[in-house]
Amino acid sequence: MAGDERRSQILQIAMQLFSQHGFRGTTTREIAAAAGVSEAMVFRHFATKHDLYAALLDYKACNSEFSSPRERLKKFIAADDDYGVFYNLAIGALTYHSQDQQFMRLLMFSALEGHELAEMFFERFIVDIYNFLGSYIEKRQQAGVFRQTEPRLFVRAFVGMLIHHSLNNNLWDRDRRLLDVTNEEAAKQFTEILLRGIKLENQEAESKRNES
Amino acid sequence: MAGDERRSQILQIAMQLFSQHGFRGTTTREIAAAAGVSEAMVFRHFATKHDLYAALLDYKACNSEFSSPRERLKKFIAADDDYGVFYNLAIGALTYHSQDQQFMRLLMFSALEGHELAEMFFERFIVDIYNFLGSYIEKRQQAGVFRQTEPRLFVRAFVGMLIHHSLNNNLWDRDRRLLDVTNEEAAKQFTEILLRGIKLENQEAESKRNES
DNA sequence: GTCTATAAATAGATAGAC
DNA sequence: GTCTATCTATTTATAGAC
Repeated sequence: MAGDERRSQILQIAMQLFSQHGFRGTTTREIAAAAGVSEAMVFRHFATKHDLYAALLDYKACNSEFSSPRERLKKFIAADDDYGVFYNLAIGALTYHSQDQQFMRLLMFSALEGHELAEMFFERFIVDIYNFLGSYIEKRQQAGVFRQTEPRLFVRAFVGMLIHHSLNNNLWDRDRRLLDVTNEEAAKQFTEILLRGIKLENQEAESKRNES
Repeated sequence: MAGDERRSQILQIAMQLFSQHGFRGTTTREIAAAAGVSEAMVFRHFATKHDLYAALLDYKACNSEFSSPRERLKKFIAADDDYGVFYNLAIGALTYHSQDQQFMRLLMFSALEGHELAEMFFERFIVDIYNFLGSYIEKRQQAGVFRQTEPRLFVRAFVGMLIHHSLNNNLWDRDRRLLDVTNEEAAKQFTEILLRGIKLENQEAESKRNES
């Protein structure tokens, strides 16, 4: 097998094992065995176990289909389409989590074990989501549509529903004993809850309009 | 030091290290060193490393101040005090998570590493919460106060806000860069969002009453 | 590019003296 | 109850032949 080919094969295998057992819980021996090569081959491509892990995190961080939802939501934001913004954020996240369950485990392990992926991911995606979703909410508050409360608390609430739902589906409740719904249904209901939860009620909105 | 005393001292130290680095990431040597004794002492009290971990999980599961909120919420449930039910669930959970951050890490590691604590905890607490909160919601739906949707989706949404908020505060965003609010404020706002989100609006409730 | 063999360090666990 | 010393298996990593 050619060098690059083997390298990426080892990377794939390592990805699977690391995501399953964490860094400390995975041995280079297991990786080599699973890849069908000797340990020497693994160390030929990656000088140390840590280098292999770093390469893997880097790969995931770059090639991950989990891109910032900023672009995808642009048109809904421009149109002040509240449902569009939150529903599409939700369905995008839930779908991605379902498709790449490895990534979530990798990220959780990484966060617990204190590796850099967690921080990198946090910087690149989470901070961004809080920023742009937070400012959308702020805009809608100024338009008198959403209630006046720390916008980031609304973001926290919504992201919480999404992450926790995926964490349940992919980690604790894989057989869906607690709750068994499609991602579409979950996204729809979570969006519904959030929007009803943060919108001014009709009377409130009216009296607010009368004030000004 | 007396036998029992030493035993529980080792247990405490082990708790801290396991919660920080997981099972695989903690060595018996480190535990012994941190406890100020030889490894032989550790193995005198706990036959194997796994036994030590099991003892620790058992201890946490039994002596944990994280009790089922069922009792605590009884009176609010009986009084149909929606705000009381959800706010007190929230503040109880958030407070506990803040006080015992070890436990959350231990639980996350345990879930990822596939140890039994995760499952035990799941069985004893989570299933219970879904059951009793789910049936309260169902009761309130029948009373025409909450919207008709899978009650457990509402539970998922609310528990999601709580867990995710604590996970942020204790794991990813310890310096509160994304969001810095007190537990009381968070509990209040999450409750507000959920209740506004799942209650029938006034008009809806009225037309519903007219139907019957 | 790939392997076998092996080095060097570290892991979990035990023996036996005090 | 505690320690030192030690055993055995495993782990990361390397050397060198093909």
